Amino acid sequence: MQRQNRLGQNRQFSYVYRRGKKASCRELSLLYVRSKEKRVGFSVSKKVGVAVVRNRTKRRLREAVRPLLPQMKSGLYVFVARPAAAECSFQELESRVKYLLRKVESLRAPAEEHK
RNA sequence: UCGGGCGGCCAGGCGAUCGCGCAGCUUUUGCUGUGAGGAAAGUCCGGGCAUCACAGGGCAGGGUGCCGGCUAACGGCCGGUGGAGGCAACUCCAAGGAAAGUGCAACAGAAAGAAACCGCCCCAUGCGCAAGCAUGGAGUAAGGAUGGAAAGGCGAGGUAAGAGCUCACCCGCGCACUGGUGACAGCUGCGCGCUGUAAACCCCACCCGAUGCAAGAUCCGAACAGAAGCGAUACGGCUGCCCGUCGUGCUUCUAAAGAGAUCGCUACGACCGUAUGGCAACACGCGGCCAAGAUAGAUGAUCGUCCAACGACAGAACUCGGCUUACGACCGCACCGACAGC
RNA sequence: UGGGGUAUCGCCAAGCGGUAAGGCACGGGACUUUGACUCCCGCACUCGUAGGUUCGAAUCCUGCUACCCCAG
Repeated sequence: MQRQNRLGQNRQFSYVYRRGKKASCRELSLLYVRSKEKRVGFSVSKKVGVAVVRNRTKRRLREAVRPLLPQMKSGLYVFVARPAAAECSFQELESRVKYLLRKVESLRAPAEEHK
């Protein structure tokens, strides 16, 4: 994922936490704010597990979001992992991510997207 | 063969597609190289480095604690001494001082540093034919009961009964002697017989300035205004207190208070081989080989294949030496024990 | 990254070397026509865990584990 598509700075995260629309399932939460830019951030707290588990969860989330990036509407996204996410396989996470993106209605139909 | 003891090594490999951090080259798009650990962990010690303070001293405070060596240093390592465990190989040990002083030792028990409850023995008086009993006095630590611990152990002599009271042997402590750098060991001589606890206070010896890379340095931008008070005191630093010393004008109110960038940032210390010294830790010489450096934080996804196995424990954040803890598999030993065979 | 604290019954907790207080809750009984109140009785063999010191450890020492808090 390119740096321009990442969410940096704590203040950007706080902004999304304050203004964002929220969608949740058992493993993940998603916060979304409309914006000109398209940036994605990930938050995995210590409740999820030790450093190895947190890093793995974050990597899997990044990898799950990356192919969907062109189809997503521009805006600021924050994915928050909940403790159940540590047990998930990559495929499960991928389907959860898609589900949440549809829930906030930010995922365009793949047909609309033209490279 | 089984069970143990000690030591060592590895940390999934290869290929394909997509993707990430850093560096270089290109230039606007890619290419090449490279990219977590033995514990990166816990943060329990000790160095480096940085800032502040250096005129130090005293009292507090903290740490270490058998001896010798190694090390930049250590609470680490090596080799010994003593003790404990084990049939053994071997392993483990905060292992100075209880005769400087204070405290504590519940319950039990007569008594917990000095002791007479029962008992034993003697004397006197009374009763009784006697055996003996009662009362009083004196002696006694051999026996009883309690306890974690009861005043060195055991045997003999001795005695009214007893007692290191005396003697032999053993144990322990101190001094002298011998060996050893030393802890200590040895045996002889002399003297003595002292409860335990210092991971209770404490004493003795040695060591310790504070804070930590979010340390700290540089740059850009913004701001840099006003009022009052104090005046040789005030404030701040030197871990706490006292002395002392150093620095600065200081303090309060109102107003304004910000987001960054760069450096620090990783290659000069590990590792491998080898010569020399040393039992060893280690020292020293020569040769070789190593290049993560992010700043919401880089290693993943899918497939194939080897494989018993998705692989165990687990993710760098200034850095190094240790310690501790977590954990998968493998190998070696002219190391030990048991059983069987030759 | 650095620093500090806590862990004792189901819950809140006292205890600081000598047999683990107390309250709530819970169980049984009494009182009452019944319930509540009240009264009586009961309720901690590993004091988070593993070792050590001591005659004796929840307490002292050491190593772990979990949780909470503070600074930036």
